[in-house]
Amino acid sequence: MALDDTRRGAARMRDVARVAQVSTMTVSRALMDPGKVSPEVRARVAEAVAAVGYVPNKVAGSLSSSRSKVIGLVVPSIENSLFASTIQGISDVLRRHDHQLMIADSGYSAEAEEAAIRAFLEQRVAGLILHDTTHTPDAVSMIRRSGVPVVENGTLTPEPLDMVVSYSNHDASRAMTQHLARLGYQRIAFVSLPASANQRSRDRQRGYKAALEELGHGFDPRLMLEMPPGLASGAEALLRLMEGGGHPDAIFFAGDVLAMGASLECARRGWPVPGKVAIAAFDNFDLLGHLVPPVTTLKLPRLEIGRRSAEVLLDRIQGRSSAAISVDLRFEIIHRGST
Amino acid sequence: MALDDTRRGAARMRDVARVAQVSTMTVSRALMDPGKVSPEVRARVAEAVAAVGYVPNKVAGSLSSSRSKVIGLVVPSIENSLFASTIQGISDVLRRHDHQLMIADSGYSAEAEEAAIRAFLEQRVAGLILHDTTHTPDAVSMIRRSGVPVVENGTLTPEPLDMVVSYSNHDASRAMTQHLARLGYQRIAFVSLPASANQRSRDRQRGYKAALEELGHGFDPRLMLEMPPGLASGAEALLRLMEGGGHPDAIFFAGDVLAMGASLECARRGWPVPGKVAIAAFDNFDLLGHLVPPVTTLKLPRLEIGRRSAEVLLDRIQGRSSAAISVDLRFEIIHRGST
DNA sequence: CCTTGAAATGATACCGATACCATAAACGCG
DNA sequence: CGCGTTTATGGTATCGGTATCATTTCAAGG
Repeated sequence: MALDDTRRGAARMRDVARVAQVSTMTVSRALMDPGKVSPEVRARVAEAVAAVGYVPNKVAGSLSSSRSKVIGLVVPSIENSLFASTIQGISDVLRRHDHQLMIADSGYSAEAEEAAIRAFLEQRVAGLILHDTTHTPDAVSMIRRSGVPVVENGTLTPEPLDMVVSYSNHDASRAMTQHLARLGYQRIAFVSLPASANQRSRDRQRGYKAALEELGHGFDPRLMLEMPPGLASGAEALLRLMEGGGHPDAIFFAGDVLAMGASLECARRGWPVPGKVAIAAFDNFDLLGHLVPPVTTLKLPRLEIGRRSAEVLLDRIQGRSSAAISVDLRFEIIHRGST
Repeated sequence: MALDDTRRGAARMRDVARVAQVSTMTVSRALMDPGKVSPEVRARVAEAVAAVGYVPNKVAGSLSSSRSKVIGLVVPSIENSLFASTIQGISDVLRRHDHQLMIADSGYSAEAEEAAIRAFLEQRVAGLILHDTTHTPDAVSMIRRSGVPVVENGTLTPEPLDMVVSYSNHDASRAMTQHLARLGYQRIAFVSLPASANQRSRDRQRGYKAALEELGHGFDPRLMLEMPPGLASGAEALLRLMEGGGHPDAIFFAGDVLAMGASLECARRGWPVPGKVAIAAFDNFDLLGHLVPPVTTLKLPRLEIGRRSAEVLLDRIQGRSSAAISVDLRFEIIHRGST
């Protein structure tokens, strides 16, 4: 196909160059680094761009420069609103820095995560953000070989791939357990998501046990439960604990919307909270503050995790840092009527 | 840089070709269309791929083939869990078809949407999914010129850019209003998000008014309110309506978590629902079914919108369809104790 | 006035794949 | 057995930009 004004399809830089009567290099400079081009030419190029409706082809640009402005993110679930704040934080920072975000969800499976990582590396992303901290060996070696910078988010893992931005699930869980003890509760039950395939849940369980030990409370297995996520699940956990032999006076629900389900179940049954049993939650959903009574919970830096992850990643990509840093963000306890 | 085994960085197809002792074309075929390559060669290539740790470069592939497997999605807000189900639906279908998802959020601004669309077109996405249905003129002309297929999601708009997959906000709103009337409520109030910049809210308001008219109920401006999103906002709307002169016996909250906020406020004040006032909601958050009393609401096909959007887009991209179709998905009313 | 160097611009190779066409070998069949 | 056809493979141009180096121009300095 020869140089031809009537060519169908998107205008190329060549077309802009012809209209502006300069070379493509000059067009490229005018767009990428306007300071390197004289004001008159810059204006001619701008005019030509508008005239032909030029939309730069970043695919060609990335190939040529072997640079990319795309970041890949893998979360366990897109639908789970817990991750939404983090994604929003990432998105905000990336937009400000003119980068794009690709998202995949792993459905909590390391194999699906590996597939997503592979797809991202095939797209030659400039960086990766992974919520999970456990990966398949193949995923790890692919990432290592690619040399792409990575941020992990899920928990402060002792053996990170590269960079970590998170809070300590262990410390948060321990802090809440201690808080409940300080309030005078003696038999503190603990409900989490299944720990088998999930480092976050394991860390939270460890934090709970660490607190009990420091407090001199013995560990009673009747007071510890693992439940699948969901509101109904929280209600069921409540009933099982109250009807089991453990006689808890407080229950710490360390995951998902379990605490909400339990609180609503108490409301349905007319059980006074904390009169019959105190309830504490892990994640700071707005709703928890509006329930009757409002629920004591942890305030976790979800949005901040997203922001900082994007920031440290961009710092690395843009050569402003090279360290395999680990950022430990803070959590707070929000004390409310339920405890 | 000459052909050199010790070259740093990712292996290229050329390296695989050398190790497998075939041409790059054969490697390309072995990976893209294995049937076209003899079994022995296919095996040699597979071995070579593993040996050099080859990760195909889709950037180069896209440039060369002028095809891309990336879909761009623009939502008003990533954090808002309403959109999360739709995103999940899109993601599920794309993953099954080996496509990638790029996400941007517009923060409810048409200008930011335009910027996101431009960025996606620069990345030469294969298709676009836009939640909003109102766009800047520049955005529209860019999309038109690019020839990229588009799906709009927000509402069944009468003048779509291309394809639409949604439900009728107007009909859903009318149906719920009629439902409340059928239950015997006489003074049905309506609360929505601000309609000024939002076609969805406008459609819902129109549906409410249409129902009133069909029912022969007069329209009382004291019974209609616009509120910003949020739980607190729902509570405030409730109080304003109950203390205003309109004396509603039912309130239909047509947006976000307003109904939840109102329901929780009733619980806090000990107001019986529906004894003092009935409450109906628009979106089917699970929580609504767990409140006391559980809240009547619409069941909207959020996940299905995502799935179908991705499907019709892929159909078009892969040449299985060419029509500018409009898919009208169904909603249902979930009748519960609050009305 | 000539030298030196910075600033502005262009020519050309190249990024890493795929498209297209050519070629060689294997195959089918009257 | 000969010839057309299919199957397997390779050579080379090309996708649309950017990197690199060369060239030109012009101002400043000795």
